Amino acid sequence: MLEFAILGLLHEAPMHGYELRKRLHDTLGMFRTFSYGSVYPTLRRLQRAGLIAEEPGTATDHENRTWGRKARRVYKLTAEGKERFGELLGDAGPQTWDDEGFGVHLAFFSRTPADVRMRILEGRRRRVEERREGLRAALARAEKRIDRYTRELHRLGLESSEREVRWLNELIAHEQAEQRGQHG
Amino acid sequence: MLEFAILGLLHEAPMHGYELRKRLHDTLGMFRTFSYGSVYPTLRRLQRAGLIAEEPGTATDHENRTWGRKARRVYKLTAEGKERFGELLGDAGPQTWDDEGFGVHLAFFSRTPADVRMRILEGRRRRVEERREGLRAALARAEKRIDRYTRELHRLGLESSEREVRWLNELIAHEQAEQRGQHG
DNA sequence: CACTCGATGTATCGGCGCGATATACTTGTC
DNA sequence: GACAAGTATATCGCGCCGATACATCGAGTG
Repeated sequence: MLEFAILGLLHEAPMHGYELRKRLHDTLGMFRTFSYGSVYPTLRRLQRAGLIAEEPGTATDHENRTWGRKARRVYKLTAEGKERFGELLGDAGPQTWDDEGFGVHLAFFSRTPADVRMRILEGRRRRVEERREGLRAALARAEKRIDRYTRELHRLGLESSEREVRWLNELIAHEQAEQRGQHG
Repeated sequence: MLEFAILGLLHEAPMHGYELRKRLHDTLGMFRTFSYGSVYPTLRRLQRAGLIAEEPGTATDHENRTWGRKARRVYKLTAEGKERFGELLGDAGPQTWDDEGFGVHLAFFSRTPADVRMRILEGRRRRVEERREGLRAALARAEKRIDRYTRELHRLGLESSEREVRWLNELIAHEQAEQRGQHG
């Protein structure tokens, strides 16, 4: 997932780890936030895999100066990296439906093909509906057997699931309207 | 976190890994679900640490029969394990405020001391309020600069934060009423 | 002018939890 | 009598986290 996010951000502009993490933090912000302990190792991994490459210093003196012994490492996408990002954009598998994955994918939704967007939104809706039904069942079944606090938590979860389903329905309706608009 | 959950379930009754995972799945269910790949290694870890111990077969033939070559391994809490669970119940640190930790703690809230309950609920509220303000700021700041889909996601997150804060306020009020009731 | 504090910046380490996978027996069903 | 689904334990690689270390820069304070 972090791979996808980094590739997506580097697709816009070359960047170094610290800035990458900052952007991650306030774009995806509040939904999924990655730590430095994830970002730097992932950058190394992506570099080893040939998806990104370290850029030599082309910036101004100020931008490019060394920091003590450790230089700023600016990365850019390679051709393979762009290809990989394209593949990931086209993916609508189960990992795009869960809480962590969905938010990240949504952040790059405007670059996602319309049909893939639909499949992701519908998959997510199915997923949240399952959760909702599970919670409904738990609340109905339990009633007294279960701890007051757990029941409260289930109630909150149920309401939030219902809300998200409505929210997804609106998004899906909007997508459909847009598609009709393009075809008509 | 899994440590806490396992200790809590074993506090009620001795159990084997498979059942532990199943209970985890439908008690915490839909909020936090742990995989077998987490449960079994954690059981080993807890056993090595002396917090739980394998029970010799005291059950009926049916309950205690071997399965192929692998016997069912039933675990129970040791004295240290009970002590450890008590410590964890008394903890109201930051890890009890985040999404993963909060749900698990709430599942054992009826065994949590009233003052600790209050600190956890208030900590959680602070946490969610921060998230809420962050999202409000992002929505106000962005307006047009930001992607439509990201903005929608932020909107959903904002609503859900607002709901949870209200939910927490109700729980907190209820706690306070209970405390007044006991002291009056 | 010196001091300190917070932001900028890279990096590693131990450890938790996940998903995939292997193995094998039991029970229910057509 | 075959076949699926449920019960049960276990391991492996790996993604990501939190803590920690180190070093510099800019701004504000005394």
